[in-house]
Amino acid sequence: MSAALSELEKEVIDIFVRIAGVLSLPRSVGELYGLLYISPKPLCIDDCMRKLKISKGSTSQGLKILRSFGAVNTVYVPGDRKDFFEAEAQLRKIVAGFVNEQVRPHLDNGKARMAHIDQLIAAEEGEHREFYASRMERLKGWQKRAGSLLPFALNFIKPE
Amino acid sequence: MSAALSELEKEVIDIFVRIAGVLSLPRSVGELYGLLYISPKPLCIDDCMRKLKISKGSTSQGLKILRSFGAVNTVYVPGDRKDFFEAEAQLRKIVAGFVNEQVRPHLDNGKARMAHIDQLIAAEEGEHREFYASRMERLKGWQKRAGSLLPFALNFIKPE
DNA sequence: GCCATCGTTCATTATTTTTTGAACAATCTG
DNA sequence: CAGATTGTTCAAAAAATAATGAACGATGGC
Repeated sequence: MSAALSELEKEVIDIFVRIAGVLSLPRSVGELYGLLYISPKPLCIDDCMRKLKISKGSTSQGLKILRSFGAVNTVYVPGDRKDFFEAEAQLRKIVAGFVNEQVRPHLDNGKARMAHIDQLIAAEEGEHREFYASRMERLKGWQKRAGSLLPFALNFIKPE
Repeated sequence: MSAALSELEKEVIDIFVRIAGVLSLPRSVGELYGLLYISPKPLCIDDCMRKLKISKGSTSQGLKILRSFGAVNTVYVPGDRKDFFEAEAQLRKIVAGFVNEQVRPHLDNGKARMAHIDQLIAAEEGEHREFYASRMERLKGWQKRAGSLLPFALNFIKPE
């Protein structure tokens, strides 16, 4: 039950560790999700710790992060005091949660920042003002496209 | 000429530093691109060093990374031995370069890994084989969608 | 060919990020 | 309520990542 990781588990976990890297999430978060993703039944914190050989702190913290964007759900197991966890398998939910929690704040911040830059350029006196303005226009174009790509991508990932 | 950064420069650089963070690139790489992006004329390594107050090593290394996916181009300046650099402003080129250099390798690796997992599951004897297989199917579905989203996104960013 | 200038490399140093584990708070059990 | 059991928090340690700068090689001018 609390044996070492099987070859299969190791490989699956490895995939999610890489994905975590891309998303700038700690390695342990990827490990936890991978373990739960391939687990036929919900696991408790202690199971995770033992199988992944990571500390209780990392486990608790990692599961907290995963819950924060809905990648992991808690499961009630009758007759057990412990919390049990299982991986959310609906990609759409996870992506939506991740975007809302970790991406949107940045995008919003970016917009405010752009507005400030516009002001700076308006106040600019030097010979390069036109150039600056054109660069900013271009930057706004980028932002706009990225922004409109996002909802599209979300829609692309159809409700499973 | 080698004065401190203007408010405008600082703000623009800040934007690209954030973007660098999202892409898991070093801060200095974001700084360099931002500086060049808002610079009306090409800059040499020494200009970059002085304005950003970063070391020669970081500057050289950072520009190398930026060139590797076409975010920065070298410019020939007659009568000067130094190399000069300017930001590539065509988003399409940069994204394409970045995807080819930094993203594709991972995707390819992922595919190989999946194939290996399929083998492991085929060899599986235990009662959970069906479950494992269904999880892998789901994972492949994700991979496929992500894969088909990519070319679409590239196309979405039209040739400026 | 020799000296000066320029860019790169890479071992070391600094910084940032992640993990650890012990202390704590909360909750159940009898 | 006392004693366990469970999960969380957070200061300290460890690990990973990035920056530095001196040494080096390459190139051009004289």
